[in-house]
Amino acid sequence: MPNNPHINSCTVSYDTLNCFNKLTDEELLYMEKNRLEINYKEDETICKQGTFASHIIYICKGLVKIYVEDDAGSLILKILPKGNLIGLSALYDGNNIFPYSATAYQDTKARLIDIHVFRKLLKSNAEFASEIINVMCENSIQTFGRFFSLTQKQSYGKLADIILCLSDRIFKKNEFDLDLTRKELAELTGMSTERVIRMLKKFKDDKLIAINKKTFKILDEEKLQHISQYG
Amino acid sequence: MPNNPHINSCTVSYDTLNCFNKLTDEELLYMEKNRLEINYKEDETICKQGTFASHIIYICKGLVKIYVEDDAGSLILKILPKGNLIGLSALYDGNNIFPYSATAYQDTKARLIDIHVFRKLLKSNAEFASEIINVMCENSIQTFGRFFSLTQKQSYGKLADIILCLSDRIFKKNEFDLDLTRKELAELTGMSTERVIRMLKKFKDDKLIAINKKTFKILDEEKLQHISQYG
DNA sequence: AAAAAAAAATGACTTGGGTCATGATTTTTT
DNA sequence: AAAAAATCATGACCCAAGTCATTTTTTTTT
Repeated sequence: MPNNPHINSCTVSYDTLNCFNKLTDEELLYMEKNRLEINYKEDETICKQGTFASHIIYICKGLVKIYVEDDAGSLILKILPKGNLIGLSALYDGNNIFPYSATAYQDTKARLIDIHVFRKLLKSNAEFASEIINVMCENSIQTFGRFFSLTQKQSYGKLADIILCLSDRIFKKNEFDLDLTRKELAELTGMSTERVIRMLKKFKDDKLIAINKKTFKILDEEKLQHISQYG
Repeated sequence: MPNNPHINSCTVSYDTLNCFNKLTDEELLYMEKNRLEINYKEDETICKQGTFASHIIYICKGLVKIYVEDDAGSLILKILPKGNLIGLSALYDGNNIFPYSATAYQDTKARLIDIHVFRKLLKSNAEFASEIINVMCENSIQTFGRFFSLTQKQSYGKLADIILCLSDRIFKKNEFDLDLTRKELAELTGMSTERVIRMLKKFKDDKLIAINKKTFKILDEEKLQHISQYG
């Protein structure tokens, strides 16, 4: 994985807005004319697994959870900050169905681009399509990382992983206000809430992190990296 | 997930050879001139995680295991029969590195397409790029399914899942010669070999499957489906 | 500011599935 | 066809992580 010494479950950093630079003025105008801008409140559903994907969704602001559900359980595939697209997986011909649900962790602003328009642009502008392929590559590599992390690492490794991910990729600081509950953090690591609480205490006792109310601070990034990799 | 009542870890069915129909004669010729045909023996490495991806690999014949490795362990991302492409994830600009390894489960014949040629075709032919996007969509949905299966289902569900996958998608019959060892089957389900052996016995005792040497036969597909979904 | 509700914490107990040891088969090598 | 090496199979034991019950703290509502 690029720039990363080991496999982790980080989200992507790429801002997909760049893709749209490849469109001609005419195409941009065409797209602009066929898009909506929508605001979602915290916990609101942005798209629902199994429903018809009428739009590709660009996240302008906020933080979104992408997950799949079934009788067997529920799995968070990724969390996406602004600059990402939701629904690319629904693009393929003959499908048009969201393979996952998305809900807003925070108040979120999104642009909805008509999927037919999007597909038309792909079919007419190879440069644009190439950029979307880039994005999809990054997405898939990121999914592999999270897949690996959740299936191969032990609990401490998974937790260290997600904390580093939040710090490095989502909030981009060592100290950040985590407005996720312990329960949400547990969901994100695929573990029970109690387990996460106990581990956070351990990390605190070991001076790897400091927690003050909702404020997380990473004290020993190196050690966390090590735990993420070997623990 | 299309045509599927519940999430599973099946491989894709799409034959990517279709993509190349979108190329002009000239482009096809250009590609043909820049490809190699290589045979791999069982267990041979086709590509290695972390190495430079000089080619996109089309599987003409055989069966391939795609996996990632790290200090923390090893994870099979997917198994690919003929008609699939290896290395699409390495396409994105600035990367060019295989994010996974591939080895042949059986003797395999592959066509290696120069990655620069491939990328050039993507940038010049939007129809072709669109088809590749289709393939990538299917791939990502399939990965989500396997991700879900391995993280959310219990052992019997995972095993039922993989047996159905082999039957429905790989061998396309109810009865097939499985030239995978119990150990490989265990790897594929992310469990210990002993666990798999015990579960197979249970499935046999319960008359869900019959095993004669290497020949597997599915006796009660419906029940297996049920176990895959709820078990 | 009091009451209600939600979230965080902690201890006790359970369990799914891994590990290890050993023996029986099957496959491969010589 | 005998020997060696894998693989398959089974029992005994263990442990990481889940579940459940209860208490404390924080947040939200009235």
